[in-house]
Amino acid sequence: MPPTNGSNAADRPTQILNAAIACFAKRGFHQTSMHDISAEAGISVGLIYRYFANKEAVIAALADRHKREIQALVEQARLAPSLLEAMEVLFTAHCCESSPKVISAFVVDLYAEAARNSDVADFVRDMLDTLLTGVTDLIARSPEAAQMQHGLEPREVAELIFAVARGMLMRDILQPPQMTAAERRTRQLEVTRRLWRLLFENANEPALA
Amino acid sequence: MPPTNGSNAADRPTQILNAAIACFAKRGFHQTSMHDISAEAGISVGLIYRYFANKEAVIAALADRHKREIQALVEQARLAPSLLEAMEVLFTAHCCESSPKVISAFVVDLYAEAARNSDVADFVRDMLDTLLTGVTDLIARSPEAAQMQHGLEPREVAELIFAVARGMLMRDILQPPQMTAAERRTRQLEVTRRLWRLLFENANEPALA
Amino acid sequence: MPPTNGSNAADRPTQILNAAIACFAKRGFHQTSMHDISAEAGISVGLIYRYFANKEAVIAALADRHKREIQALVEQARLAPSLLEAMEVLFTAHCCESSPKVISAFVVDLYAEAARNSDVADFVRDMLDTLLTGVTDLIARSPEAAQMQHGLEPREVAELIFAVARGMLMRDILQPPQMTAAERRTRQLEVTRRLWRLLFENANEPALA
Amino acid sequence: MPPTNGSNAADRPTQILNAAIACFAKRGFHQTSMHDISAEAGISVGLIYRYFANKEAVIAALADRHKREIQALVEQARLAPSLLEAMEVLFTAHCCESSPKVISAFVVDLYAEAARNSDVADFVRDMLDTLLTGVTDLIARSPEAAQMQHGLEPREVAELIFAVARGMLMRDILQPPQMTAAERRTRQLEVTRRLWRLLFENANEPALA
DNA sequence: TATGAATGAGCGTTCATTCAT
DNA sequence: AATGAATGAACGCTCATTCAT
Repeated sequence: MPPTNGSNAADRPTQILNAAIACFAKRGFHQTSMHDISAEAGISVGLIYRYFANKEAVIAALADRHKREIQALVEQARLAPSLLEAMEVLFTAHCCESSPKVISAFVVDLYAEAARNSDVADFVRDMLDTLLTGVTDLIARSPEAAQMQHGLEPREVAELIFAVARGMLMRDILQPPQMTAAERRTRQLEVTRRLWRLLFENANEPALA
Repeated sequence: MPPTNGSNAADRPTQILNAAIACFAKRGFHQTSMHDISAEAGISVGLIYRYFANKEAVIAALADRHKREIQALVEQARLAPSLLEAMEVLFTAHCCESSPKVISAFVVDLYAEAARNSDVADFVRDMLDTLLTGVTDLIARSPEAAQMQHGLEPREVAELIFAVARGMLMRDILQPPQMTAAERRTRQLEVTRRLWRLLFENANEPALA
Repeated sequence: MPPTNGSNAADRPTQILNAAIACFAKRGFHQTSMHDISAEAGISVGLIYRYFANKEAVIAALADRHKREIQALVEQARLAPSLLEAMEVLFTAHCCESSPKVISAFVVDLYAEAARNSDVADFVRDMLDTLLTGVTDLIARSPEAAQMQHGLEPREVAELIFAVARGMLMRDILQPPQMTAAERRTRQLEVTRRLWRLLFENANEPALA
Repeated sequence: MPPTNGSNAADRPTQILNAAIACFAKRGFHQTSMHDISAEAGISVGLIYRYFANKEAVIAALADRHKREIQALVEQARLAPSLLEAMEVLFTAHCCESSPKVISAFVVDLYAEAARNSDVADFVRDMLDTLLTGVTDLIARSPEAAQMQHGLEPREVAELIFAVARGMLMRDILQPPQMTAAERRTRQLEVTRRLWRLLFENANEPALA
């Protein structure tokens, strides 16, 4: 009686998407064959086509799911008790072991794909806009924002935060594979706090000194 | 008197690499066929194999060249009259129209490749280390560093700068293709100055006010 | 009281064959998938296999039905008040709009299939023999035959008539699709009468002149 | 030193087309795989694609070649010393053993294809028009035409001749495979002469009687 | 040095057929 | 009687790589 098993035959599309993201993370979109996905999922190739029109549709579905996860992440961040904690939620989501989560390699592949395929570019741009808007709002409404002395608009701060996030996500890729998700998470938290201090605190510290 | 003409038949490897990076930027590593490269270079497929063992070797050679260009960029940045100008050199190198320079899509592809191929990962890590060390040194020796009040070590500042740089490089990919290199460069300069103010100036400005 | 309603669920085989011939006429045997047939019939794929062993069996059953229709056509022609009218019945049967009748594309496909499958060839040969014998008999017993001056045996005349019939059936395929069944029928009648004059009248006409 | 060997590597396109028509005649367009063709030609699959864009292009090239053979046949018929001999040339061309000639099964497949693909239909219609025009002209200029008493226009006679030709070509398919080309040719000549008598002589014979 | 014909494994995709329900 | 999920061999086609010239 496997209830929440992500690979359960009862939800083939999810099972296929989980297998697909595992393969894409390991080998990238274009080096992953439909056979790779079917083998990872433990099903036949033909079965994938019962649920997805073609390989592109698998990628699109995965991108859609990623977008929904991202939106959920923003909602979750909104509930955080402080802006710092909200940022920590957003910044460490991709430091995870398991498949149905945001994975660095997948996102970098998505950007690489966006460089040649304008449909993908539109999609990623839209996804990024959702994130930016969410975080801009988060900042604008936070008490810390009032104390910012660097003169940047909330949107500009959000852009800077996401530039760092993307940059760290790429950095993540270079970590030796034996590094655990926990270690990567720790590293990421350090960066977040460093950025935090820069954006929201350093104008105050002289006052305290 | 070596012929430095990039497209000269006398320097086949360079001619091939120029063709390759043009193709890779347009279509990515794995969607670019050896025929694509030979056609772009105006030579036959077989000739590529006289100079490069296989497709991977072409990518590796291109990565090597990229590394040398990056090193040259650091040297160039070192000669800049101020740290801000040095950063502007480093941050706008990828906003260029033509082939033998840093190209966003190529770099993102390189990171994507690093995610699956540990040789590539080692290479990119090494390249990044070169850059980081160069810039750390640049910061440590700059007069501005003495005035920094945010408590970050020069290496940490360098890491932050490159995180933003990588993040902006990914952002660059999403810009509509009709945006010119000049426009993208302007955008990039804005970010650099914003980051600059954050890292080196904002603690001072209240003092001046 | 057997339900003769062609599309009634109570007569699955007929329903399936009707769907099949519609598909075959539209796309040909080998471009028609079992799914196409099941969709056209509004049933599931599996159900076809309850009534027919495989796709070939569907074709064979359709060929059988076609043979029975052809035999009925010969019987009908036999009842015609004159030989000319009998010929007109035989020659215009394939100029029809709807499914369960003689369809040009299906017959040409059947001959094409006969070229590679000797079972099909035997079947078609047998079907043709039935037709030829029937028409030979028709001619031999007609009053017009006595006046023929071209010296051909009734069987030879029948062969010639069917050669023209097959030839016109192929011609029919080339007609633009917007041509209606009625128009094609008119065209076919012209040919029939022309052939008629040639076979049975032209020796007489000078005498009448 | 194979000089005129139709399968010589020196003329790959011809070699491929010869292999293709052999396969198409044996199995039909849609049951013939590219592998079948490459095996028949004794080359690899990939090589076919050096000379033909895809399977359709192979069929199109074959159709084109067929059209040119047909045109040559009409020219050849024009040179025949009498109209009867011209008709014999036209009617017996498809009774041949070897590949690069008109083959009944191929033509019937072409018509079957024309039924679903309007490009093919246009092509076949054009080919038929060439033939009809050529033969109409042949008839109009022949001395026998003057004596025709059946009242048919040369174009109508030509249409009738080709209807019979197509009909006999379909008949040809049903002949047992052990029947030699020579036997089929003999059969075909009989039909031609029978038709000849009908069209051009029977008005005269009473006069001779 | 340079060509491009040739190979064949592997890709994305389809579909006849089976079978648990 | 009826469904449609599931299989997997086979299709059309591509491309990295080799090699005779």
